[in-house]
Amino acid sequence: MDRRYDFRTIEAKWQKTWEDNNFFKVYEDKNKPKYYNLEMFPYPSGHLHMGHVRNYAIGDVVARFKTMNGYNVLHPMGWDAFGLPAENAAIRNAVHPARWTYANIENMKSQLKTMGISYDWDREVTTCKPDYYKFTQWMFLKLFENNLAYKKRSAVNWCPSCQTVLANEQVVEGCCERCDSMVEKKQLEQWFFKTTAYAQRLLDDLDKLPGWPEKVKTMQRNWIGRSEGCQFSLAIEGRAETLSVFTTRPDTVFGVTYMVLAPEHPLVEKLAAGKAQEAQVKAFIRKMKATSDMARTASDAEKEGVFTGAYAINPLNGEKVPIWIANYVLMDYGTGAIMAVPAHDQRDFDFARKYNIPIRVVIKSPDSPARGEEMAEAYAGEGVMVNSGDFNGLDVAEGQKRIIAYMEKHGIGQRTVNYRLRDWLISRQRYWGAPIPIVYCQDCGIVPVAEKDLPVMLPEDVEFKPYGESPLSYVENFYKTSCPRCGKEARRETDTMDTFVCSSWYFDRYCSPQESEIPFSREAVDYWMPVDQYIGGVEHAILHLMYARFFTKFLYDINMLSCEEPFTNLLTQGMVLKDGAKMSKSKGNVVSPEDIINTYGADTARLFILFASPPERDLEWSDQGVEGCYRFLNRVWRLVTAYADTISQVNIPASFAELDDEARKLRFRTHTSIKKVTEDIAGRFNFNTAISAIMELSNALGSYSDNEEQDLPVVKEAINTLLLLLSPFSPHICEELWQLSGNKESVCLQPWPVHDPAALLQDEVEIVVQISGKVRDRITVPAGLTEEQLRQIALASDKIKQLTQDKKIVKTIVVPEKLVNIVVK
RNA sequence: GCCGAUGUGGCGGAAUUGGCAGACGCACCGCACUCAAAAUGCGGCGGAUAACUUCCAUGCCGGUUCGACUCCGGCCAUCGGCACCA
Repeated sequence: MDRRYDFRTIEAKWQKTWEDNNFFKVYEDKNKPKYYNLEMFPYPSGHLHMGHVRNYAIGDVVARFKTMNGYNVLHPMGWDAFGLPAENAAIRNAVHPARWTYANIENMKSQLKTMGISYDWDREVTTCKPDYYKFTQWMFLKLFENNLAYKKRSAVNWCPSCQTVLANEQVVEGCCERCDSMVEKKQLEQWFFKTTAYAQRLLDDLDKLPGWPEKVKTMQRNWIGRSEGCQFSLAIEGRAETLSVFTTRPDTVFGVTYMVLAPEHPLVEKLAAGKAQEAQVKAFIRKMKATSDMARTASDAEKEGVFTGAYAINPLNGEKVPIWIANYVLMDYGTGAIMAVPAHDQRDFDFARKYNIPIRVVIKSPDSPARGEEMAEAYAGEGVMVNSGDFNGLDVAEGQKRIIAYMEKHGIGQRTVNYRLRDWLISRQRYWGAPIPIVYCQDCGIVPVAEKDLPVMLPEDVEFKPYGESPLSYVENFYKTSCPRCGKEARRETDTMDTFVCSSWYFDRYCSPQESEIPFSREAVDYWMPVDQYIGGVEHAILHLMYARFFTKFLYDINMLSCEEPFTNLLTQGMVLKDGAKMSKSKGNVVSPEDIINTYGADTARLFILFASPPERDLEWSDQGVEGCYRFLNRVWRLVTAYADTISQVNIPASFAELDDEARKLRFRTHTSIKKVTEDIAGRFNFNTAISAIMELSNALGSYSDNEEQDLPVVKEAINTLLLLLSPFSPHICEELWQLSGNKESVCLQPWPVHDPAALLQDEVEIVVQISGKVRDRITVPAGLTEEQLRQIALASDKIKQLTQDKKIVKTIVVPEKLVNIVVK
C-alpha cells in the first residue's frame, strides 16, 4: 500500500459518513450513564477564530473520550444570535440584521463542520428564532409573576456609542464592555431582574462547586461583595427626616466627627436649602454631574467635598456632627450616606486632614497613636474601644456585637448585610433582541402579555438607526396593541432584552429543543442536567456564568428544574496568542482557522492547538509547531499504512505468552501509553502530555524493527492502540487508518482501551545510587528486590565503594525501584 | 492598594505523592539518501570545562530535609480580576 496522506479527501469522507449515519445523535437512555458536555455557544460573527477552534477542539476530545468510555454523551451546538454587531452591520451595509445573522450562522456552521466535531446538530439552538425567544419571553413572564422582574427609574449606565443602557457587569473600568466607549450615567426608567434576591445563594452555592476553578469562584465572590455590618438612623438637627447609613464598623461610632452624603443623595438639596452654603453645594453637585464616573471613582482621585450647613445627631453620644457631601461617597452602594470616622478609615482620614475636621481615636492598640493629631494614617487594626462611653475596654469584635445589640434594643438600627451586587438591568434600546412581553395600559398600568400570545414577534420592517430609543418605538404596528386585561388600546414595551438573558437558559433548551409549548421537557432536563463539563473563555467568569446560575436557581424555585447549579465542572481555557498578544485585526496578528484547515487539515489544527499548551493556559500560536504536528500525522500515516495489509490478517490473542525482548518493550510502551493518555484526559485535561505519550508510542513503533511473524499481534495491538488513543484528537485520520488496517466498525464507536497491568511489569529496573543526595552511579537490577537487597547491591558497586572508602556511612535511604541514597560524613 | 495566577534550555512545555531536572515537540547542528534541493531517515543539542562519570543551573534571598522545580518564610517580575463598596 503506498498512498500519501490526503487529508482533504479523508476529512470530507468521514465527516460525511458521520453525518449520514447520525453518529452523534443522542437520546435519553436510562441504561447508560449520561454525560452532558457543553462548550459556550458562539456569537455568529461570521467567522471562526482560533479561540473557537481551541474551545471546540477541547470539547470534542472530552466528548469522544467519554463516548468511548461508555457514556451517553450530549454534545450540542447553537448560536447566541441576538446582539449589537448584527444591528451595526445592518446600519453599515444596509442589510437586515436577520439576514446578516443567518448568513453568518450558515458560514460558521460549515466552518465548524470542517473541524469534524461530534455535535448532535439536530439539537441546534438559535436564540434569535421565534421558537426560541418565545421562551426567553416566557422566562421574563415567570420572573415578572414572581416579582423578580420590575421596572424602576434610576441612574443607569448609558453607552453613547451603542446607544443603549448597560448592566453593571457590562461596564469595565468605566467603559462599555463591547465598544470601550466611556459610559455615562442617565436617569431612565428601565427593567431589572432582581438578582440581589439571590445574592446569598449565589455566594453560598459557590462552595458546592468543587469542579470550578478557584479563580472564577473568587471573582464571583468579589463581585457579589458581601459585607456585614449595621444600618442605623441619625436625626437631623431641625428636621423631621432622618439620615440612614450603613457601616461595617459600628464599634467606631463614637469616633464619628462628620457625615458624608453622595452628591446625588435625595436629601442634599433640602438640607442645604436656605443655608449660607447653598450656592456652594449646588456648584459642587453640578461639577460632580459633569465628572465621569470613571474619573470620580478612580482610587487616586483627590477627595473633595463641601459642607451642607446641616448637622446630624450621633444617636450614641448625642453629639452634633456636620453633614458634608463628597465625591468619594457613591449613591448606589449602601444608603448613599456614611458616618465618617477619620481615625479608623483611611478615606475619611484623608478627607478630614484636607478640610481640618477633627480626628478622634476610639480604638486603641499598644502600637497606635492615642491622639488624632499624631496619626500619619488611619488605624484599621485590632484594639480596644476608648472614648466610647459605656463601651470602653471592649475589643473590636465584641464592641461591634454590643453596639449593634444596643442599637437594636433602642430602635436606632439593626444588623444588616450589604452586597455589592446590583439588580440586573436587562432592557436595551435596540432592535435585535427579544422583545420584552409587556403592555402599558392607561387604565391597567403594566400588564404582562398572556402566555398564549407568545412570542411577541420582532417586526421585520424596521428602521434600525439608534436614536437613544428602541427602533421599535417608531414601528406603529408593533407598539400599537390592545390591553391583554381590559382590551382597550394600549402600547407595547419597545425595549428588547439583554442578550445575556437568552444565554442564561440555552443549556436547558438543548435537552429538548423541539418542544413548542414549553421551554424544555422536565423529563429531558432531569435526565441531562446539570451540565457535567462546561468549557469556555474566562471572560465570562462573572457575566454569563452568574446570570446562568441565577436563572437556574430561579427555575429550580418554580419547580422547572431539579438542579440548583447548572454547571458541575467548569474549564476556562486560556487565550490564543500570536507574538505574545491576543490575536486581533488591529494588531494584524490573526491566523485564520480556515487557512490552517485548508493547508494542513482539521486533524493537524486540532492536534496542534491541544498539544501546544495545557488548556487553561494561554497558548502561543506557532506556525512551525503546526508544521510539526502535520509531520507527526504523516509519520503515523506512513507507519500504519506500511503495516496495514499485514496486520489486517492478524488476530490479537487474549493473552500474550512468550515474547522476545523487542516485542515485550513494544507492549510495555503500548500499555504505559494507554495508562498515561487515559489519566491525562480523564483526570486533569492535560491533552498536551497525553499527545506526547501518543508520540512516544508512535516513536516506539517506528523504531521497532524485529518483524518476526509470531510478534505481529504485538505490532497490531500497538497500532490499534495508537489509533484509538489518537482518535479523540485527530479523528479523521484515525478512522481512515482504522479502516485500512482491516477494521469494519468506526474507530469512534470502539471502547476505550484498558491497560494490561501485566504488560507494565518489567524484569529489570535502573536504580540511581546517590551519595549524600548526588547521583554517583546507576545500576540495572532485577525488579522487585527488597530494600535490604537494594542496599547491598548499591554498597557493593565498585564506584560507590571507591567513593565511600574513607568516609563514614551515616545512613542509607532506599526507595524501592527508584533509588538508594548513601549519606556519608 | 487588595485578591489570584504564573516564573524551568534558543522557543512551546514536562517532571501527577518531596526521589535521575529538561519527557514530547519546535528551532538549530552533523550525517545518510540526492547531480542538487525539498521530503524522509539516523545522530547531537542547558551552561562551564581540554576532558570527565566534575562543577553550576528551575525568578532572587533564606529555611526545613538524607534529598526541594515541588514544602515553609521573605522579596522581585509578569499577567489577570477588583478597586474611594463605607
